[in-house]
Amino acid sequence: MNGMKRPHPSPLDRRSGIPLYRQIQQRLLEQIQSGELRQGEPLPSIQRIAALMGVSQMTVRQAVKSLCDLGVIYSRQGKGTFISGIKMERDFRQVLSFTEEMKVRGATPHSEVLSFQIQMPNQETREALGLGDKDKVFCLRRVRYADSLPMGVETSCLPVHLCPNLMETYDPATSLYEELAEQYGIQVTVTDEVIEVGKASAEEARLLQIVPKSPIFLFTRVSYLENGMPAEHVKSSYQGDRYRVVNRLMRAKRELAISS
Amino acid sequence: MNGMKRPHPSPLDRRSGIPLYRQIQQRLLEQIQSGELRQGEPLPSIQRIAALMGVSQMTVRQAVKSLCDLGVIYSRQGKGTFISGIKMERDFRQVLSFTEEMKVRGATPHSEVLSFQIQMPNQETREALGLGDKDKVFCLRRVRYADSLPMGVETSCLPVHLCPNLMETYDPATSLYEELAEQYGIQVTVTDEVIEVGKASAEEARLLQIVPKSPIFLFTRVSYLENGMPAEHVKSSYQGDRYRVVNRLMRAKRELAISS
DNA sequence: TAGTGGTCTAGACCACGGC
DNA sequence: CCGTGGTCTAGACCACTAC
Repeated sequence: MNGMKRPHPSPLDRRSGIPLYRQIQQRLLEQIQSGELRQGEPLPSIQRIAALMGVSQMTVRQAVKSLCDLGVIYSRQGKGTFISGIKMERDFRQVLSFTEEMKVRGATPHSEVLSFQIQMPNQETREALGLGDKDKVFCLRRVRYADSLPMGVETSCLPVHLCPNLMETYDPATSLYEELAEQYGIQVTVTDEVIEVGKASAEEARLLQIVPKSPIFLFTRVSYLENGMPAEHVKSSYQGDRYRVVNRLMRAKRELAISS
Repeated sequence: MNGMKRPHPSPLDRRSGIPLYRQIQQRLLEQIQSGELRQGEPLPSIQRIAALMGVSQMTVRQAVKSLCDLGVIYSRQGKGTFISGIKMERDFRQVLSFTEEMKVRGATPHSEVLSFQIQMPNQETREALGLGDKDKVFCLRRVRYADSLPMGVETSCLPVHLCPNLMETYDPATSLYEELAEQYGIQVTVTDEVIEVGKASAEEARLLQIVPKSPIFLFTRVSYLENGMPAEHVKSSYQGDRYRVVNRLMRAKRELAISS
């Protein structure tokens, strides 16, 4: 099935319910990742793909555009579309819960719950979540472990009105994001994050089993739902010896004037 | 000009050379950012916008899609398209040079050049840049200042074959990225970055005017051109007191199966 | 049933690159 | 000149939501 250029690939499935452009997208991606198409080489032209697949050019463009956005190919007007050779890694950071992040890294996560209660938010949390004077929050403080090694201390606050029965239904040793998705249909889509460095306090050192004043990461995160509502405010300390942050930064396609 | 809903907006300019979908995109964005449309409110339907603007639905969809990708609006099949309320900030991290980053933050950057020479790369750099045994690199070591305060020490290596005349044409106290863009037409589009924490060495402490063993950021970056060619390997140390990292993470639209 | 967004078509014209 | 990608049209049908 692999390796040979097929002048007549198996036809697309028009009854599968999967949009044609997704099927095309998927095929192109497989050809790229399998090495059938190599870095710098051109894709067949859009016209050619359209004829080959038996779809209109617009449909092919939709597929090609999405792969351009991912960075795996790039188009040059008048020349063609080329394989970028930029790899799609799995481990660049997305909006991920600790649980998801550790699984992606191949480690086994677990948590030790230090406290879990409903309380009044402090001012920083109230402002971050846009709460009123009387709004309360769930506050969950945990030590996070990867393969039984303590990685960080994390304090997470959520508005009570977002998930009113959390105290009854949620086992705080498990993944919070899974609970939110399954019980409340809540999906975090954006997280704003500030990373700073600091020294471990006596308490942090004890919980993380490191020497006091060791360098640590300090994270401050605010997560938002699709409609822009703030859903979670997190402050956490991760130890510097065992934790690292891996980012992929893309040059913004400055298509839009951003008026201050 | 502002605040009133106009049933008949000024027509699009079909002769400007600016694509219609960009003009629509820009208008919608202005209406959102000006507060004319508020968080949670629906946009006019795509049919309505198309009729209003005198363009086809596909053109409107192209504009709407791009704003969805940015996260400022979101669409729900059968219901409509809504304002997310998620702000487009200017200061989330992109692929930015130190110079660009500081200007965005409103600070004045400058650099003290510690060394600038052609040399053999160490093994880490050779591997990061995919170089052969005989390939040499430009190596530029600088202290970076913001408003005359030392922020970090940065060592940047570039393959000689990428920009062969750099030693002659480039003033190493200025922006490297600007030089690459202007003299060689080179554009960095992707940067992979690893962030770790550490303690300032004696030399770092001296250069950064901080006490030794202060917590610092350690960055390792590899930047790529659009065609996937590695262009730069950077190791840098930024002091923890004055530097912070601000990220916006988006939940990946897992439209694509990632094999392996 | 009516309105919405999502997909798709079969063309068209343009701008650009290379020959 | 031709082939390329980029934009655009005027429809079509579908799936979904709300009433």
